[in-house]
Amino acid sequence: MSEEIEFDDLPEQIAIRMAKREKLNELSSAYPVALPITHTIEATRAHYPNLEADVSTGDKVALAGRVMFLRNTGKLCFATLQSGTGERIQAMVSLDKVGEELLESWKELVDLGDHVFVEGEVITSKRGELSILADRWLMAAKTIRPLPNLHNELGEEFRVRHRYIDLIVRDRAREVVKIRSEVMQSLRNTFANRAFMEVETPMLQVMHGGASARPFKTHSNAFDTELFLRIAPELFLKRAVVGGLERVFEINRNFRNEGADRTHSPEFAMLEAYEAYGDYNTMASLTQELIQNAAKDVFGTHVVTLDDGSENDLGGEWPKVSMFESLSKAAGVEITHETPISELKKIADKVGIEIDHPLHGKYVEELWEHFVKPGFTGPTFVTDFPVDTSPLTRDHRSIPGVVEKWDLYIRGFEQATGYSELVDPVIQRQRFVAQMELAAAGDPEAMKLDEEFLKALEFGMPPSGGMGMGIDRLLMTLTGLGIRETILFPLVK
RNA sequence: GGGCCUCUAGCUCAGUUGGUUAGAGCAACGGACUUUUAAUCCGUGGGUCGUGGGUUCGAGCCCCACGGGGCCUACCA
Repeated sequence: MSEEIEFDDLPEQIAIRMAKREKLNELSSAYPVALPITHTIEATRAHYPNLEADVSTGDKVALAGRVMFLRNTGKLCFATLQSGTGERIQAMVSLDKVGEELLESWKELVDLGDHVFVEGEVITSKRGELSILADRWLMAAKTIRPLPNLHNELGEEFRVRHRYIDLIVRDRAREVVKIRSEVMQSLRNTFANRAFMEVETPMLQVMHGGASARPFKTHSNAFDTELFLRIAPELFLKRAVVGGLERVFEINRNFRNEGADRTHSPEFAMLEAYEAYGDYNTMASLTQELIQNAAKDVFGTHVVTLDDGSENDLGGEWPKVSMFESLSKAAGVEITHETPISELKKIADKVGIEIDHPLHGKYVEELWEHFVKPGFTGPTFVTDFPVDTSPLTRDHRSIPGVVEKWDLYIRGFEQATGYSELVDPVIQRQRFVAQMELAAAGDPEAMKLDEEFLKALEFGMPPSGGMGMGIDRLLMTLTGLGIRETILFPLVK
C-alpha cells in the first residue's frame, strides 16, 4: 500500500517537507541505509588547518553533516554542514560541477536541518572558507520538522524538553555532556588508582534504606509484592564489604519522592564508596582527591570557571570545622549534645526558625544551617554530627554525644557526606528501633528496621569508612549550572 | 504544599483604556542571482491567541475553572 498522508492537517512547513521526503524516495531515498563516507568533518578540518583563500587541493573527500545554514544563489549554492561535535565545514554545489539536475534538486529538496552527503574536492572559497566542492550530493536523512530559529536563544523549557535540539544548536549543551562524561571517567580513574572495584547493587528493593527520605513505590507482578526504588545503595554496599569486597564503589541512580528545585531532582546520580579499615578521615581525603582530580583532569586546573564567569577555587587542603563548635561560636552560646531541647527551641524562636521534632539533633542541624551555613564559601568539611539523626554512623571515638560524620559544603550546598560506619550489629539494631519509634510517631522519612542487613552485620563487618556524593551536584560545582542543565534528560511532566 | 507571574505563527517576541481584516524578525513558498558567511533583493502564504466556560453590542486583552511552564517560599542530597 502507498502511504496516505493527510497534508492538510499538518503545519505548512511539515507538509512541505513530507512532500520533499516523498520526492526524494522517488528519486532514490530520503533515508539511505549507507553512504560511502571517507572522512569526518573533524578530520577534514584538522588536515587543512590553514589554507590560503581560493585554492584547490586536488584531494577528494566524501562526508556528511547536518545543514545549519543555506545560502543558495542562481548557479552556486553554499551550505554549512555540522557534525555531532559541532564541528562545521562548508559544502559548495555549483552548476558546472554537478549539472543542472543535481543543482535544481539541491535547491528544491534540501532544507535546514537535513543530513546531507557530499563528495568532492577540498578547496577554499574566495573568502577563504574551507569547503567541499561537490561532484555529487545525496540526502543522508531528511528532516520533517524545521529546526528552531538559530539566531534567538531557546527558552529553558524548550531546551529541557527537546534536549536533542538543544544539543544540535547550542555549543554549551554539547560541552556540558562532554564535561559530565569526562568527570565520570576521572572519578573511575581515581578509584582504580586506589584499588577500588565498581559494583552495581539493586535499584528495585523489597525494603528501602540507607538514607532518610521518602521512596517511590512500585509493584512486582512476578512476586506480587510491593517494591521500592532505592533511596540509597548503602545497605547493599555494606553487605559487599561484609563479603570481603573491601574497597567498593557504585555510581548509579537514586530516587527520592520529594521536592524538585534548582539543587534537587527526583532521580539523581549518586556515588557511594566504602573502604574497609578506613574511617571518616580517609574518606574525607578520598573525596577531596576525587573532586580535585576531576577538576584537574577535565579543566586542567583546580580553579574552575563557572557559567556566570566567576571562579570556584577547589585547590588546597579543605578545612574541617566542628558542627557544635562552629554553631556555639556563631550563636554566641555554648551548645552541646547535652543542651536541652527547650533551650535550643528558645534560640530557634529568637531567630524565627520553626522546628517541631522529637530529635535533639534536628534542632542542632537546623540551628547550624541558620547560623553557620550562610557564611560558607570555599569547600569545607563540617564534622561530628548529632547521634540521633545519623543512625548508620559510629559514635565518635573520643567526643561524647556525636558521631564520626562529615558533610562537605561547596558554594553553600551539600556536596558530599562521609562516615566512620557503624559496624556493631547490636548498636545498629538499637538505632533501627529508635527509627521505628519515629516512624510510629508519624515521621515519613524514618528508616525501617532491615533484618537482612542486620543479619549481614552479625557476620562481622570490618571497621570501615564510607562516603556518598551527588554526581549532578558535582557537575554543578564544576560548572555553576542548575541541576537540570547537568542532567541530559531531566524528568519533565 | 503556599504565594506571585506567564502561555500569541515552526522559533524568538510585539499587540495601546475591550473596538475594523492580530503584527515583526528568522524559517517556509514563488521569482532573480556562480564566492556566500544569520547572503542579498522583489513578491506570497502561514494563527482554534494553552483548553473550556462566562461577562459584553464586541474579548488576544476582563472574570472563573482546568492544563503546561517559571519565580519566590517550605522539606529532602
